Amino acid sequence: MRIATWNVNSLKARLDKVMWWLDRAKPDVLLMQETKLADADAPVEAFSQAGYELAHHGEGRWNGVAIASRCGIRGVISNFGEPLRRAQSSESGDDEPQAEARMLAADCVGIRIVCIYAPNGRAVNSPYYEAKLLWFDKLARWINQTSSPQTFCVIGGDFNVAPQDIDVWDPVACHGGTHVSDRERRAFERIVSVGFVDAYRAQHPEPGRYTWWDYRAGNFHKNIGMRIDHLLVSTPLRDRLVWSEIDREARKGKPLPSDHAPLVIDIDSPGHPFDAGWASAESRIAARGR
DNA sequence: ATGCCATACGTTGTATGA
Repeated sequence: MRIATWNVNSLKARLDKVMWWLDRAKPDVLLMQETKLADADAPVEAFSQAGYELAHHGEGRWNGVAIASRCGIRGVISNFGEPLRRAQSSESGDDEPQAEARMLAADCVGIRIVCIYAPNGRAVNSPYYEAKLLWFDKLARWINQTSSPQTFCVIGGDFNVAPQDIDVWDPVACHGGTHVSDRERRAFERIVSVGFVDAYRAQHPEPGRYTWWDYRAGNFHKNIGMRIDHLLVSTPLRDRLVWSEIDREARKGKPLPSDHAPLVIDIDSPGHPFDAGWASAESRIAARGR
């Protein structure tokens, strides 16, 4: 079984690219973030043509999460099971993330899939940063309440946290910014410590592997990036994890790419014949980056 | 080489991203 996550940076703008990638990677389940669509505008038909059911949770202009599955979608829950409500006040920003479409869960062939798009945080110690940490508290509580360590569960998406220094291009340059602060890293580890494994890191100990690169200044081709998108697998799935990769090809070329690349894991068996090609391409990139 | 920002909303600019 192949599960992938991808911050698509607008599913409307990226639809052709996403369709291309579904054919390329053939994931059984794809978690998407930043669809930037209202539910009424979700491209259900395009996914159906490609053989996928689509569950979408969005507000419109910002955020938005979705799960596409070609092996069924049941038990869909959005926004931690609460109604999506607008914030009472946007003065502080503190309560904004609770009103934003950042969480969607569904059952796909016996695996609980949780798709998340964590708040950005903007600047350390800003109200948005505090709100980001509160959002992680909410996620941790929800995970604790709704799953046990023995369930088959994958929590994936854009966490907007680089868990360790090896997950950023330059820890010194990043120091003091969001995504790398101690409190954000503790929030990430708290989720993991419930009984999950960072699937990519479990397969790849090496530094220099990222899922996001700024559009500006040629950062992608200089490999100036961060590993902030993750797939966390529950303990019962850990030993069934056979392969994981970040598909840099999807960050290139035309039509215009997202600033994030898809992250892929295979459970039980490797997915597709061209996996060997991915592996060799990644080896060349890693060699050049060091 | 994969190349110097892109998205939505809206209108000649603003908010957001990480």
